[in-house]
Amino acid sequence: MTPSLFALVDCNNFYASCERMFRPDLAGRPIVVLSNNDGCVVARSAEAKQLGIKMAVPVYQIANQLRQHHVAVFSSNYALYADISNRVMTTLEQMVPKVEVYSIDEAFLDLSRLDKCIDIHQLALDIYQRIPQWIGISVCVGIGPTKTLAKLANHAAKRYPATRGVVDLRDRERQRRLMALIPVDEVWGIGRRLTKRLNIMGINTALQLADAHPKLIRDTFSVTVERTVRELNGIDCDDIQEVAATKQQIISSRSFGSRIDNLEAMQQAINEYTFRACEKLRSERQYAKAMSVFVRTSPFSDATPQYSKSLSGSLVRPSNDTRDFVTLGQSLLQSIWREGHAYAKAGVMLGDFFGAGVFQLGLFDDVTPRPKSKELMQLLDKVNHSGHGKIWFAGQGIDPTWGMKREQLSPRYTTQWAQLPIVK
DNA sequence: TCTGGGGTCCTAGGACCC
DNA sequence: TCTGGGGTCCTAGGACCC
Repeated sequence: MTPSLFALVDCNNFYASCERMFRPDLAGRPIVVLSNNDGCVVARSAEAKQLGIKMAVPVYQIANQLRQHHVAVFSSNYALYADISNRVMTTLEQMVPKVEVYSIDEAFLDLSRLDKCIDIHQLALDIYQRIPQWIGISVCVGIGPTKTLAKLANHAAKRYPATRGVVDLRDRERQRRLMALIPVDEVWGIGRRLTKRLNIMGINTALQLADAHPKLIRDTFSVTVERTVRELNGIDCDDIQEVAATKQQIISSRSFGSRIDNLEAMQQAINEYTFRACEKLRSERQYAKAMSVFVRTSPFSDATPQYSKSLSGSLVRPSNDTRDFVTLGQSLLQSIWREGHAYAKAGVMLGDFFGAGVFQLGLFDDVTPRPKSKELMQLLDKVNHSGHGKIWFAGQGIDPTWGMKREQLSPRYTTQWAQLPIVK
């Protein structure tokens, strides 16, 4: 068996870099990009990081700092980021045969066997130079015998400028020297809670975790953490997934722009989320049988009583007709709705998926499919994607007050003709 | 006043069945 | 009367990722 070899290519400050691509006037100025509802910071340019602005900090807590340092603030513009991401991924796919798009701003490359015929280090340098040249976004490249080590290598490439954007961790001694320097919480798969518990056990660095006994780790934590230990030791537990796995659930949920306290508004919100979830379901060419609905108050307001409830239900047969899920969703909402709370967030989840034509009806199930369901849903999706107006259900409400805040949105430079940047 | 959204995987506990 | 143990399904929750 050929030993495996991976590279991780990760864009630098991706959302902030996308915003700056079209605003050369912002060169050198700190940039932050905000989450939905303009709630908290989800991306920072290098300058913003230097100001000490932390990831995920609520905006209102740093409002003064943003003003004082003249920080450029953007609402997140996913249409723009997705388009730039596609260009980066396409370029990588032209350079390497097997690419796994892991998230909007990073991809794993399968280099196994490739190292027999090409110079891996040169390939990494080519990627490092070509992506900024062609797309306008800078990247770092990490190389290692497992995904976890490639991640770690990438982390080092970002942290230490002397590496000039490429770190190659094929050598075991190099792996150990680096791991000794890296705190355990920087390891992929080790988050805040696990770090706390590992620290109590005296495990503080990546190397100490690598040297821990896998069996002990499994018994104390879980198989997931055990796998991480093995990966740190160069044992590959996670192959490249070139084709995105079929989704197992679809979630549509939002915090409200302002709190909801009446049933009618909540019914509209649930209908809206149901509508979006079904759109996604059809774009995945799937049919769902299960649905759950949840509502909750804000976990951050400790003065008022908290309420959080979810409930699942099931259709008799899988469907992707929005009307079926609107009916089910509303009845689930009825059961969990409690008057007298200031609701901050709600959502719907679809699950238990079937491909077209897979599901067998029970012998005595008496359900006639809706006539023309497919045609109607296709028409709905077509109109709504055409850019010429929208069709929606009356139950979604018109111009709801609880809708999302996006006050700092940049233009859709690359995906709407009317918003193309102008070169003077 | 103001704290994201969309995913995955794993585990524990209760109900129910044989 | 025998009240054990294993399997499955469901729900809820924890933890992680970007």
